[in-house]
Amino acid sequence: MSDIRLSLPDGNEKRLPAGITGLGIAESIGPRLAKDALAIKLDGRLQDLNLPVDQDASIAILTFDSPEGHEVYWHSTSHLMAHAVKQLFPRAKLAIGPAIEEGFYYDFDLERPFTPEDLEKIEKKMAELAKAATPVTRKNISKADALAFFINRGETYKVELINELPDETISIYEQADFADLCRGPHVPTTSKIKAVKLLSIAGAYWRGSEKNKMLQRIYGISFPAKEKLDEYIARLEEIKRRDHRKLGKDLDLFSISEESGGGLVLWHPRGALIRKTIEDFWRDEHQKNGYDFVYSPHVGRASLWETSGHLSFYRENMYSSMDVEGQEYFVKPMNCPFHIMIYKNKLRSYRDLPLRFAELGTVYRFERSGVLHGLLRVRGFTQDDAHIFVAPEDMETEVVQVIAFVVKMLRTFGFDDFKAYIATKPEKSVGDDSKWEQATQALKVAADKAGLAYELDEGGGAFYGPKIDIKIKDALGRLWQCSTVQFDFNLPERFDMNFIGVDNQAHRPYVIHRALLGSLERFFGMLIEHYAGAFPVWLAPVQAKVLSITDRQLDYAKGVRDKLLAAGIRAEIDTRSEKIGFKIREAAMDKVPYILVVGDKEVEQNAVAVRERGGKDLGAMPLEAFMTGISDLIKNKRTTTELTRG
RNA sequence: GCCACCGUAACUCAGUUGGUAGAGUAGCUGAUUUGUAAUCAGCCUGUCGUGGGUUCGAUUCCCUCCGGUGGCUCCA
Repeated sequence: MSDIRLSLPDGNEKRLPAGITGLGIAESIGPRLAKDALAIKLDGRLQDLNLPVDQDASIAILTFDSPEGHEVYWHSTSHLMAHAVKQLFPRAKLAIGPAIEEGFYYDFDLERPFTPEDLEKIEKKMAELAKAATPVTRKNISKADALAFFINRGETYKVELINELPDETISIYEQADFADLCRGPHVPTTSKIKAVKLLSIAGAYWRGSEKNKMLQRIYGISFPAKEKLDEYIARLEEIKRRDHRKLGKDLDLFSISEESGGGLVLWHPRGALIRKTIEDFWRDEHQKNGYDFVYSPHVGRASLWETSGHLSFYRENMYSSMDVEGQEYFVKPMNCPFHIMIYKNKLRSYRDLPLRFAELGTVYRFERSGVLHGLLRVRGFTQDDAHIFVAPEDMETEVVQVIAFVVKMLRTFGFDDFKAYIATKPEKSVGDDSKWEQATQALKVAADKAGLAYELDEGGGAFYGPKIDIKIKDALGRLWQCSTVQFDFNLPERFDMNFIGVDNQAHRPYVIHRALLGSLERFFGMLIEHYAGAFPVWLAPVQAKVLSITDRQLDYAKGVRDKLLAAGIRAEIDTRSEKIGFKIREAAMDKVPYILVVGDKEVEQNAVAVRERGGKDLGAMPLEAFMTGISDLIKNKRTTTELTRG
């Protein structure tokens, strides 16, 4: 048999006999690689390790250390789980079981609900099946054979899927008596699956449509090494520890009361103080960036929402109407129509543009009870909204400015890692192609100029215009969507908006919707989780807490507190007759950035003993020095608690 | 809304052949005057989410509704 030439990722070339398997190739490179190998990539196409390679190709051996490796591994684990489920619950019907971003799931149709105990049993069975090192093999069969095969097994969901496949040859994967319809690739043997944890059971509609039957979905995760799984589980615990709902309660930031209504946030004094600090900063920055502030009502006449199109396109998210002297009114789900009303209140000239109307506008949207989630998904929220009315020729300059503004704002809150998504024209849309092209291009240019890497979401735009969404990466590497900048070709038409151009003719302005933080509720929730409740000094509701050691320092401690307050530093005092360790414990649990202990020594030296958040004892320093240091951090919105001394 | 699980004191949670409830924390009172993450003692705390059913008797078993959690769909 003749040799084939394989080029490796490192640029080297290897000659091997044609027909060698992917595993064989991996072995020829090294035993370690062969052990870690999950699949092989041939000219960019993934293939099973136990299949032959017949032609010259550029190859790469896929291991767990890549997103594609994760996918193969998790997908194979989902098969293993389905295998185990079929053994334990032969009546369960298979639906689908893909790999997802973190782990995998498989949907089953089974009369009796799965219980947490079932998960343990399934995990055990999976370990058994993995240990048995059953080979996983691919079989290509005709569509007719595949149909017969799955009909015979009573796998009606698979039959439905096969019927919709265009190909005449169908691939199925088998491991022992288990078989699944699958494109592959898969690991060559079940023994590759080492450490598995089944995480949760959830309902999921067949094919995601609520018209279909509700199936049972089991989520899980797996890793080639137990340590990796342990790390993952530790991460889940960390996520739980940072949960903004828990921290919101512990730190007394906000609550949501059953009595006043789900999805409606009650901001407690400390949370409200943080919000106010964010808002003050937000307003200052908007003023500097040429925005005008506006305020608009919470309700508006039906005719307004008819003109805007909300009643035809957004009604399912709006609360039912109220009757005002025979006129129908609606609570606002968005601010834009009001801002447009302000624009239209007088004739605008090209000299007025761009006009930037900004409002912390509270909107209400109907969300189904099942989707509400702490601060992240609510029914009433305040958008840091603005609408920019701009002449077409200035659009690009404007977008560049907006994106730069977004980035600056987010960086101040301590986020440096962003991911941008530009969504382009969907199938159903308004506005001609040239407009879309121009606006999409402007978004790309703006992202480039701001140094933002972006991905294109082809066809993902709203029907009224393209948009860019910016996601923030938090301390745990999770992505959160906050900022959005959207073009709107629809509203200017609907409201017949105009401005008078240099040519003394009426022209249509562009409307750009934009939110930097998204909603104050969601942003706050995200901030809580990002900082695990330990906010930067400028945001912390209490910035310094003065603790007296005995009653002898009472007056001095009060004096310190008053001086701090006078300097604009949010300070509190604890003069209870408790031991210092106790008071420190409480202040530390409140995540106060600085604890100032005052005893006889400090009184004598006009000093404070500073304990930084995290437990670092800085010892005694003159009160003035502390105040200078903390004021500097606050003024510059630093995210560190490290005082610059001197 | 749908599926699963859950709902006991302000908070975290115990409470099995069905006999009207308990711990820690917090709170309050008092003692203690304390040097870097829990001083001690005493006191208080409940329509056992709601409504109904079964039963002599229900926190416990059954049903309804409300709310929460994890998902599905959607999204700031």
